[in-house]
Amino acid sequence: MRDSYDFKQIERKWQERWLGDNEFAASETGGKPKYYALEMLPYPSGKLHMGHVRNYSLGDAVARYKRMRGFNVIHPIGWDAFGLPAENAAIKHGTHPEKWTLDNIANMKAQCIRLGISYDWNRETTTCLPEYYRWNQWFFLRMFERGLAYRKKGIVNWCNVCQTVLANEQVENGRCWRDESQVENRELEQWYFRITDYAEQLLDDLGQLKSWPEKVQIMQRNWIGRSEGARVHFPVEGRAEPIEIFTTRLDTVYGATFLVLAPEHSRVMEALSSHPAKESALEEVGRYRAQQKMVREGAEADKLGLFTGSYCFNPFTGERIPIWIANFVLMEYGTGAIMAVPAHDERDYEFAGKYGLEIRRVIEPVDGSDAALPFCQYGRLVNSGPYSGMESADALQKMYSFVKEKNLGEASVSYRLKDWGISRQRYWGTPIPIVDCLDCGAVPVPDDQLPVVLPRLESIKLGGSPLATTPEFVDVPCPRCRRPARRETDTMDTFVDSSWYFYRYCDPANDRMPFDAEKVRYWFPVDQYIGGVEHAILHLIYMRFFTKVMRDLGLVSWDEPVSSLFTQGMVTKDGAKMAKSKGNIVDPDQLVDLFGADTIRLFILFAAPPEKDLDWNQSGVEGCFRFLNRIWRLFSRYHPLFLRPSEAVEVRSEEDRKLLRKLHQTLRRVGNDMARFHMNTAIAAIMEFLNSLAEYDDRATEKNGSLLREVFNQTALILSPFAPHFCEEMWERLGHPDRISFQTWPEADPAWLEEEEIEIVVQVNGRVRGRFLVPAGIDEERCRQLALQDQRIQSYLEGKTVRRLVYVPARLLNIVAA
RNA sequence: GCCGAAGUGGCGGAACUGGCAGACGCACUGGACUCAAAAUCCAGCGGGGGUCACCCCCCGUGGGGGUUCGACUCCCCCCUUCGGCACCA
Repeated sequence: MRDSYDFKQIERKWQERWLGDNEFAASETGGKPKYYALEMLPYPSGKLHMGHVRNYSLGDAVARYKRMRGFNVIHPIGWDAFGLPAENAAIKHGTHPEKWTLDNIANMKAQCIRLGISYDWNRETTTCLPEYYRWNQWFFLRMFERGLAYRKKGIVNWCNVCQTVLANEQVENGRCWRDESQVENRELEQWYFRITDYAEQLLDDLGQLKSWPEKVQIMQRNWIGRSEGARVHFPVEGRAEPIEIFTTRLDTVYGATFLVLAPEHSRVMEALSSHPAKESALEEVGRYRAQQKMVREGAEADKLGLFTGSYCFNPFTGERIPIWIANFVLMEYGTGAIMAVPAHDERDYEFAGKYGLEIRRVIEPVDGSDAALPFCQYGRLVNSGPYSGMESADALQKMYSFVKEKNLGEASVSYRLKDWGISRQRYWGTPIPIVDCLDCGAVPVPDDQLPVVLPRLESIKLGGSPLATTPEFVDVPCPRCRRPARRETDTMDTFVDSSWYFYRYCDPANDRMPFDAEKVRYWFPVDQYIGGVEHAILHLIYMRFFTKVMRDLGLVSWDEPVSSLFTQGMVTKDGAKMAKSKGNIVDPDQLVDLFGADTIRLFILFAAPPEKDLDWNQSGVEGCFRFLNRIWRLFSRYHPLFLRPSEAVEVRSEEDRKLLRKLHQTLRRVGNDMARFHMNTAIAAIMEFLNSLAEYDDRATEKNGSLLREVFNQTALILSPFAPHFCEEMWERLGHPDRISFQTWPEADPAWLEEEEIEIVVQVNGRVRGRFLVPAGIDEERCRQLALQDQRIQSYLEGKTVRRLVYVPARLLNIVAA
């Protein structure tokens, strides 16, 4: 690595200039079109990891490229600064979460600067500061006023490691998304955001997200889980109130031979009242309830149930059917009660088989074939009274009408999506701005008393909500009646913070409102959002929800905040996710020390297409380092030649011509690749160009200073989004007084794109049999003559007659012969 | 089980709408420079074969079929890997 360019000195120099002159500060002025480049804000865990470096290198390449394309670019960054790790670190090491967090931020900010990312640091936002989180509280109050924030008691996901509740989106396969420990269920009173009110819009507006990855849209669609069906009343024997069930297969109702309640259903007690062994039955139901969600909701879980002793009536057949309780019916979905049609539902079939319940076929395949039970597809109805003979789709419509007419229920839609539980029983988060008063109930803290500031605790203990044991925080007068009351001691899920931070970037210092509507109107929507796909159904759905609420509050005028989303792949080492526990962490600081930021950025963009996983490979990094050094060496060697005042590019030799043509071809390729987000091939094209330059260096007898100057000007320009320090330095040494960061992206000159001679491939029956160098403007006729006269081609045609000729201009001629 | 993505040299990966498969980089091999090494530069580098110097032929993009003058690319079936969801009525 001897004789390398002095990246340390160069990178420091340009970082100081960019920062000192605040060169990337954005403002709403100027006639240029705006461009909002955004990367997911990091959690300040202490150090940047390679995933961050990849995220920001990508985002910065986009920001710098767009700036050069004439856009007024905003490229902000901030810190997702509330959260458990800070609190856990505080418990472990006795520091305060705030100190821990702010120290980490300082460190990571320095790392970002060392990477040369072109952020507008004036807009830096830190979510754990009262200036930010007061607006979380403000949004909460607005939602509370509209019934979109509410408190209810229910079964929640409890993580024992985190010592707090988790939202559904934060539980993956029954495990905590953070620490992968088993999640338990507990019954707790919690605050929720009524995201289900927006289920339909969240689904419909996916249609507006044309530049979002298909994959993310599908994940969100599945998560929302819309199903069309009907709610139908089943009259209960000896009771006035019917039980309401939800079904998507009303066409199978004639085969409903029993009804099943979820163990948590409100009618369980009533139904069991006629049970001969009521006590033991209740115990059994209690066991179902106590089953951990993970176990109970797993598809392989045993289906357990019991007959209540009560009966209801199938509203279509009038038949008396038994009411059961079973663990496989979930209270949270639909109405918590189902009609069981064992012949046409796998779960009901299994259950009926186990408990000896009647299985009655009411659907046949349309082709009349004899399908085995359970038959779960649509088909033709049989044994279904007046509906027999109809096909499912038809029968469904008629049955919906019947149900509606007879006041037995109605067509209805159910969603898998549940309300967003935002309460967290921890300290390091936004206090929920509610005071509980014995007389007034849950009273919102008035706007003019915001923020409810998180008290500074001297020591934090694990277990129990830390704020609950802090009397000076808890004991407050009721804002309404002034009598002694208790402050809410839960804090908000940190996903609340990240649901709107990118609005705050547009107006980070506003102390009257979360942001100024005009400023946001100028910058929004986010043009390009870049981050990991792991937030597909977490942050990326919450954020969409928040925007819709903000729209309904009259704060913004659009449905969706982000027009284009890009999800980058992971950075792995030897194929495995980098993790401290695996000891395979690659440290960005060390790499920057060794090779400089430009090399690291270049490699991380070059080594794999951005959407795919990238396996870290040190020799690859060295390759990129070599690439920059090769440019530098040639540049330094040629420097005396092009120091002369700017002069028109002269083309003096065939070598000159070749090089200039390659240059323009490269400009075109890099431009196209950037537009397609293919940074890896853009960089490959520049490397290829360097090879042409080396060839020129080798072959050209006379080196043309005016041409080489042009070559380095353009190379610096197109390489600058990837290796900005390096290119600023070259640009300055090329004699330009201004920054390369704000130059115009070069366009290829069409006159130089065309080759004078092209190679035409000649195939015989689809196999390549010859190549000919021909003048670029050649026509089919000339080409045909040339090919058919060729001895080799003739040898392949011997004894055959030419049947057909396929000619692709400037590419190939295929002779079909037999 | 359902949904989705992807399978190309020793490795990471190219090939925009069907038209020269393997760009670019890594690793490796040989050569130049050097007392030597490193660095650098030049050249080679899918497999097999041929009166393998020049040159030429055959096979080859997970497997099998198909469409087409022509398929990594389009269609059907299968295999493998990864990701998401998973008793949601």
